[in-house]
Amino acid sequence: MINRDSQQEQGTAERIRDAAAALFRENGFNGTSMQALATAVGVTKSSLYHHYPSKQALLAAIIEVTMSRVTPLVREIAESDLSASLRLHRALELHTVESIRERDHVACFREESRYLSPDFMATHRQKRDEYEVLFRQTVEEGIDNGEFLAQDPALATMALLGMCDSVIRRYRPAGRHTPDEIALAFADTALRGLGTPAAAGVATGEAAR
Amino acid sequence: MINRDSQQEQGTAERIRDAAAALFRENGFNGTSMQALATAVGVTKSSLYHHYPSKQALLAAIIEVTMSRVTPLVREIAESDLSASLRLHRALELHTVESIRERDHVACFREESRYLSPDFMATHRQKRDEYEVLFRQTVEEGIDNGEFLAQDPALATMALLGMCDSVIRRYRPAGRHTPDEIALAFADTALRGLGTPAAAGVATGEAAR
DNA sequence: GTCTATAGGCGGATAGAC
DNA sequence: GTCTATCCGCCTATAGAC
Repeated sequence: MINRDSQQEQGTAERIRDAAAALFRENGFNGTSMQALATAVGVTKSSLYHHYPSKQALLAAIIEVTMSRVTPLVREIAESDLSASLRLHRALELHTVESIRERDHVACFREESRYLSPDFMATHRQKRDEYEVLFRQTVEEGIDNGEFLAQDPALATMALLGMCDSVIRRYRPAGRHTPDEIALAFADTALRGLGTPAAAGVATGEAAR
Repeated sequence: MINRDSQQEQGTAERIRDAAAALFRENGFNGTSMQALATAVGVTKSSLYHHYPSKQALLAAIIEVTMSRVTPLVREIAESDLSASLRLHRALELHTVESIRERDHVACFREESRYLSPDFMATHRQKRDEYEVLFRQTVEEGIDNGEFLAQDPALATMALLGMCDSVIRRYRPAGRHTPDEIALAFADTALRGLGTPAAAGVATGEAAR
């Protein structure tokens, strides 16, 4: 689980994407100029346009790459044979830990995607909905089979994802907790938040380990 | 509690602020030009500079006005004599309902404040911390007196505020729920998320009414 | 695949008349 | 308090040499 061994030999397109993600997160999409990006990468502005046809396409690529990596991982959990509580707990834990570790890219997804032009936006919205429905379905299942309290599943899913997404801005590397600890605490809080009609300590992180 | 009767006779400075808040939320601070704002208000660019010395100062004013209105309301709840559970529940409910009703202004506070220049930012950070500490202290108190499970109060507060803040982007006026319903559901979820060592249904929204 | 040079427009902000 | 006119810099993007 070491962070990408192949970083030593990273293509220019990838280096541009990573630098752009960091700058977009830090200064916003509209607050980042192609000149500033070029300087950060160590090339000229023109070179950027050799790898990406436009600033918009670059943002779309950043979002697409991370979505394509994480969605299958969440899908595998969501479609496994575990209880809804356990699946949701693990999916939220994964979601949160990825949001911290890859927060530059995830910030582009959650905060900067709104600046995509209509054509890029259409594709993005579709993938985003595919991703979020994995969580919502699990919540619905848990409500239907009595693992969670009766409640609006859309509203509950919105609340839980919103909670976990907040780490993008609120997490500080200098803080007292590791990403894994934070993800566990958030997933525990989320599961408790859904409520368990049977008061047994079902599927808290501690019970699951 | 009707929404500002005096809206009929609103000064130009206020009209500029409201239009700017809406545009900043929709297109971002850096995605909104002073020309676009002037057009929206129905004046020329130059007139804007008669009321606000810079675009930065305008953003700072938008944030300041809403903060100054909501903070005392939360403070009153946080410093009341109720149990920590009830105080937190009511404070989160207020926070959430205001985030929905005044989402243009709150979005400027939560999402666009990062574009403030250092001097404006210093003031902003101070007021933001004063606001959030009201929630954190209540969480701490509830943990200390056994109303909530033992946990890191900073982390828990971050999670709950992050959850409630998500309505800024995820709330849709066309949805099935009123702002009050959403705020109640979120506050209930938040309180459950903190956990109650004594399993009694303490301070859920239903119990509190 | 990277560079220099430049197009062409829009950005925030100001001067000064009325 | 609102206007017209304007400054000047930076923006995305392109042309074309090496």
